[in-house]
Amino acid sequence: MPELPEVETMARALREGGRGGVSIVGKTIEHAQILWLRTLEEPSLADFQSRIAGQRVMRVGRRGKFLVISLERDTLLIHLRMSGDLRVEPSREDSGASLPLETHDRAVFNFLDDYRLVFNNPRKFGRVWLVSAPQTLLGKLGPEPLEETFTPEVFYQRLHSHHRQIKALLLDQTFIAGLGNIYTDEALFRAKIHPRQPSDILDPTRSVRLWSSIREVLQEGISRNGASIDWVYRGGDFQNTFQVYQRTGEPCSECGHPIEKCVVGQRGTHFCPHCQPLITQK
DNA sequence: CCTGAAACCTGTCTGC
DNA sequence: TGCAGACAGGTTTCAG
Repeated sequence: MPELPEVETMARALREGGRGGVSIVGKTIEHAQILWLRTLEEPSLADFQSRIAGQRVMRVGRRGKFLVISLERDTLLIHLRMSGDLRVEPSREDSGASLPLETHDRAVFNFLDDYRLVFNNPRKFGRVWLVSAPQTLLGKLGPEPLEETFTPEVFYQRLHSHHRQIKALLLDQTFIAGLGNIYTDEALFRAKIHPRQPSDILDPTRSVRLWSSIREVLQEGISRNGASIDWVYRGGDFQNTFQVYQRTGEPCSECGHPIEKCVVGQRGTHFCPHCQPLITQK
């Protein structure tokens, strides 16, 4: 479920606490449990448990949709995929009895101070890695859209080095890191670009417009603590500003034409056919 | 290189 | 009320 703004919101909560949350920075992992074995991508369960025990959390960050938890000797990477969520909570009652876990909890990181970080993941797509060289994984990702080095020129060049449907390209994490289905649809709407637009047909004007829209949508998402949709609520309210996502049939906020839904790259895609015309020639 | 389909999973919602 | 089917904020793998 989560895209860049939601993962960023979680990273900040784990790092800084706040809004009732508890920071995990400085806490030492006593032991970890994997409740659904396939949650652990790397290393083996035995290596994972012996290596992670006793390591202190030094930093919490984000790269694309990966949560990056730097430990003393290793890096813990967490990807929430479609339905993952994280929470920090006390692991015991005052009496000392351990608190029960929830139905879809898949991994638990128990700290020495009787707090725990719990990875809840109904659809079991989420994954965890404990690695010494995170760049092996993170290095495959495309640029961070909010970093200064991600300039309109860089974006234009990258767009023109492919001939692909723009939506599919934006969802490709090796092209640009962090965009998912919601923010892609919203960014394309703001830029007035059709989701099937071939990437190398975009002229400099449209390319810059898309570059700005991507950054705007992500920044707004972060400032609203992400979006809460379906049955998953974690405090964000970006969903209240959606202009096309999940608004099929409703009037476009710009022209009143009904929002349409189609499928691009196997993903439900929402757009305004009037505001977002398909341009097939330069 | 690009596209679409299937697979990995469970829960929810819609329509008959 | 019950059940089948579609669909869901993601990614990988494979065939054409």
